[in-house]
Amino acid sequence: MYAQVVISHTSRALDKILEYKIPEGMTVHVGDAVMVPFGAKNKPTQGYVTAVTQTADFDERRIKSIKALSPAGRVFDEKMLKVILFMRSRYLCTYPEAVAAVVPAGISSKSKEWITAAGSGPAQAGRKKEVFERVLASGGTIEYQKLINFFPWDSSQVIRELVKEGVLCREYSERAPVRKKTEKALRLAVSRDEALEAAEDFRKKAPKRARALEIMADAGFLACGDLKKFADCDSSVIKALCQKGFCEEAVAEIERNPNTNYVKPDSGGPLNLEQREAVDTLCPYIDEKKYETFLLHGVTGSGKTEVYMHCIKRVTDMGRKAIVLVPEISLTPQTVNRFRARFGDRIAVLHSALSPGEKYDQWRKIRDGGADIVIGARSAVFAPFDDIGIIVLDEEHSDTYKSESSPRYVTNEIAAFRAQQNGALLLLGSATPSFETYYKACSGEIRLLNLKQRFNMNSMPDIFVEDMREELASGNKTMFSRRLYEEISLNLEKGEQTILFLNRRGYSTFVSCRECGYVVHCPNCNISLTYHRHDDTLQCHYCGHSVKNYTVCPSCGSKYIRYFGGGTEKVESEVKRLFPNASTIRMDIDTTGKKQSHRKILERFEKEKTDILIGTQMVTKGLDFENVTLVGVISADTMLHVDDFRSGERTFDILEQVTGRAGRGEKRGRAVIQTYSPDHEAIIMAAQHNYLKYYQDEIRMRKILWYPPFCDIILIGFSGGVRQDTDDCSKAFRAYVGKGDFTVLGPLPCAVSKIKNKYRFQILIKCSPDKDITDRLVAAREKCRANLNFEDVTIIIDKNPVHIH
DNA sequence: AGCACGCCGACT
DNA sequence: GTCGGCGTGCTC
Repeated sequence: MYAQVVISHTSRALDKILEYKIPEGMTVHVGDAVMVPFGAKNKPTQGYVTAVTQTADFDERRIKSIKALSPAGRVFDEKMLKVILFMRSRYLCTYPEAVAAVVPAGISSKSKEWITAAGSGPAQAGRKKEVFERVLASGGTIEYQKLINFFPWDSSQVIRELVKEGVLCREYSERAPVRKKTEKALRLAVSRDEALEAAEDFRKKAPKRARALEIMADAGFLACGDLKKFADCDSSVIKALCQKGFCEEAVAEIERNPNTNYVKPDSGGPLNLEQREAVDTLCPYIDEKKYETFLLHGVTGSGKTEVYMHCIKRVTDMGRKAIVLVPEISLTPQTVNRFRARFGDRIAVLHSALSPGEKYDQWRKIRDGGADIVIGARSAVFAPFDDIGIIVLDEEHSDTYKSESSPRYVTNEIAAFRAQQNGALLLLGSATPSFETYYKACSGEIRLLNLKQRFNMNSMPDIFVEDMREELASGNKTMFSRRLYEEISLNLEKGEQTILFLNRRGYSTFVSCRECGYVVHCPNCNISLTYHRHDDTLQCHYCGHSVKNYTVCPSCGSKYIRYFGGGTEKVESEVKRLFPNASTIRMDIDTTGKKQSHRKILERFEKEKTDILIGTQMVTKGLDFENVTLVGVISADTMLHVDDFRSGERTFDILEQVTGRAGRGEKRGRAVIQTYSPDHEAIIMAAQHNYLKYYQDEIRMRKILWYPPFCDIILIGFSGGVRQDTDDCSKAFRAYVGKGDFTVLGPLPCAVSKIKNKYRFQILIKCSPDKDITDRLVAAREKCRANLNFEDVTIIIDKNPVHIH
């Protein structure tokens, strides 16, 4: 018997399925993780079985055998294998890349190679002797890579010969991948009553022991760490309890559960009429296990989540599984706790802030039947369930659902694929659906459900659009319009809270010299640096490059270095200047860098009733604070004038989201939108909360200009260290693609033409959705790769890119 | 990617 | 002759 195996390998060149012999007595299934020898040195490598066959195509004499089953066990089933193959063909990635997307990170064991001295060593001086001496010098055993790196010349050949001569030995040691985690625990060794009695005896002389024993009597089994916390004691108390025979030490296998805090169960309130209707429409599809896609279009606060939860309940009652996908940013404890309150511990949570160990634990919990519901960001769409009843894609339009590294999958498509496989309901929810999705709903390809009322019956906030050109004309040089200034003052008086939104972090957008006009650029990227005041540095937001701020112009030596434009830091300092008594808190990547700090900021904002929260994109999603009655958008234009056909749609979406933060409680909310383009459709329509009208206008334009959903867009990106080669490669690719039923734009330099010292060019292809030009693209890519001049150039093919610049 | 093989120039 | 540098092609 033979197995077809995909190797866990990071090379684009190895896009192959390899065949291995299955040794006598070993049984393997599709999806099993196996250890196989690979390459000339038979390096132990993790692979994944994609098929088991009677015969092999590969040369019988050269075929190798599987070494062992990997402890990871079975990591995917036949259905998931189809997902893997679908991804490879649709997103043009390699087999290993496609497999890596569905298996948890850190599951593959990495092996290290070690070199050990065995014989007496070479007699005469020379390179062989040098290498041998080096091995002896490190105690007779050294890591292969360290040995190689020690010499400035290539020592691999010499090492090989020494191994052949038997002077050196090479072997691999497998470093275990992330494993189960255990911790010390205590088990009560006597009966509950005995323990309580003993606790009474301790009470006077040793109150800590008494308290600890009491807790143990109740718990029976508890992790030492927890006991220390609850009883406020240290390990001496634990030791004493064990010595006196009340407790004994034990080992607990702990799930690295990132959410261990207690939440009060909540069975949910009654549904309103609209929600009821939505649930009633959806249930028959769930009951009949029929694949169908619905778009749940509901304004912010209309209670979409409640509809999700009712459907999920229905699914889990049938014994089937549910996947809930949310944008990373809204995967806050608030959201997760709402689900935990309803569904208890049968929930697994997957998101990027988890450590590999935590991810692995959650993944295992899902695979081994410990969870019915998965809630997570993009990659949770690969949750290893085998009987899915529903997949919910909340905030369906969010661009975080597009993977930005290979495989560049669109979560929506994977969700549809899996829903179809499982006979599951695919439920897309959004207040501002992407126009592509809404178009499908209008054309009947998917079904549409509306939630028009805000759940607590309060209305969307009043919106004021302020023309910043007028402000400037009437002498207002601050970044706040008179209206916004007054509204903030009013809120401060009333003790109500305000959120200020700006889509840019840092202090300034660029730094320039008034004398000579010099603008400070990043040395690695073709982009100007942003001034960050808190540490007085200039930073590049693309590569992270950071320099100490200049006091004189590096070009002409003038002192007149000035900052232009504003980011969140600037807004904060302006607020402090204009409203010296207001308390402020800032939320952007710079202040939320550490794990949990995102949550802490929001907790502080709520508990301490901070007057003003200043933030980027991350304040737009899911925040639900009763006392926030005012939202100010400092500049709505930053997203509007990006050269991307979706910029209007995105502006509308963000304005709708952020203004929706105001007036979630009893009090009516207000929102002030500041702009230099008050006549732009997206802004006018957002001010009226008129999604439908804006959609209709925009979709007409899309049709005329031939943009999605009327065509498919494929972006081909080129990046390389040599500008000329990269440019040539893009032109060659263009020539190879040739002519056909499609439009080719470019190649052109990208908007940011250099990032991290790589020059960037791109080609944009528009083609009919019913025409598939994948083969042409793959052929063109292969031809470019075959050309040695383009060795250094990376080519990325991205179908349905979210950003086209 | 990482490694082996093999071809070719420089030096013993 | 022989050492070592680099181009080429394969991994089952």
